[in-house]
Amino acid sequence: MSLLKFVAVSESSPSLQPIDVSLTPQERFEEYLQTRGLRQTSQRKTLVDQVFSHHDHFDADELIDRLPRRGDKNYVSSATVYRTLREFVDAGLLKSFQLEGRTVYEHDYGYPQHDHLYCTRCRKLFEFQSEALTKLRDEVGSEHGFRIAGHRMIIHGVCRECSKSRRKKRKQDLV
Amino acid sequence: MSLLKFVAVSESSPSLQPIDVSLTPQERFEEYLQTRGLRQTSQRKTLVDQVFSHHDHFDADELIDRLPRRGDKNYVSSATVYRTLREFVDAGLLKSFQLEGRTVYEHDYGYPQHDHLYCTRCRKLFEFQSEALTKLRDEVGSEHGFRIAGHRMIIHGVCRECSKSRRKKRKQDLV
DNA sequence: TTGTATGCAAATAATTTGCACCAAA
DNA sequence: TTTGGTGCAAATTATTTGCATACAA
Repeated sequence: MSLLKFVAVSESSPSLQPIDVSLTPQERFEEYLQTRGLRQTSQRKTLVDQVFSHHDHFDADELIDRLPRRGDKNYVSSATVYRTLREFVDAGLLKSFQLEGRTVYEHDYGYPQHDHLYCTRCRKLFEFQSEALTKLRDEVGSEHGFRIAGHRMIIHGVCRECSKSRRKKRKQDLV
Repeated sequence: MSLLKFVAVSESSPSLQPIDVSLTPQERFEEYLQTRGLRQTSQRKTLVDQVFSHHDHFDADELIDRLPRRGDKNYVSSATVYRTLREFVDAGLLKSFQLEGRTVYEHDYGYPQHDHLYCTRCRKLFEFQSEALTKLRDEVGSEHGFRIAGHRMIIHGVCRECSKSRRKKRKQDLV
């Protein structure tokens, strides 16, 4: 079994380096299903393929928008989308978290641990890695006698691009 | 105007030290209402009093449970509870964040900036302060050209108490 | 065959909103 | 008086669930 790199293509800002993994997400999910006596269905295939076709953050609604419509080939009902997203999380393929009320999903399998910067203007999520943060988290945890399972850190603010366009807009407003 | 300490009583674990503030939350809210031409009503009074009667984390439902029932004196409809909680956040009295789907509120006015440890077993939130975390956040932000507005960090794990009782339970299970 | 998976529609759950009536200022 | 506030019930939104049917193993 060859070690292959699962390439997560990111159309927007360059994200973090993918991790070498021995299975594609598709293969990993098949493995997950088999070990639990669950079935491989066309719907699950459609969803794995769509979700791992590119690297970004999304919610259930956005995913449904990208899938074939009712009546079209490979249509998947939204009930199944919700059910399958939960399976992806259970299988360790995806992580989910809450942001402004909505449930956001992102790749976990084949992707390094990281945290987020959230631009409240354009609502984009940016990723960053910080060993210092993890270390700090571990220290805080042991100070409080916590057995740590993980953490979630989101920095809120306005991104570089939005700061620029805001400045531009202001100048224009004066004209 | 005397400088007074708004004492946030915590029944459970000792929390952080309250900050000296010149107005009580009640007074602060009155000020907020007046500067916007909004009115002081019995419902708003009931809610400020209840919310700041002790220091803890709560959601809308828990707050409603602690208030008088329909038909009783000082009853407040849940629509008004939701509307007022949003005002408290706008007024800077409360902060809110999402945790496992629910919207959690906590004191902000008269209370220092802090982050949370969340025990996934007993579902309690513990608070901690870390200057290093804020510093790290600022560094990450400026590296990415972010104008930072704030952050939210939650460490997930199992607290000391729950780790103990888990051990106990296991021993008992063997009897 | 046999039990899991799916689609559909109904059920939930947490909020929000429209509107007639109430009440601060 | 005048305009914002409240309660109630209906509307929303996101998600889950019951159930009859379809299909993978």
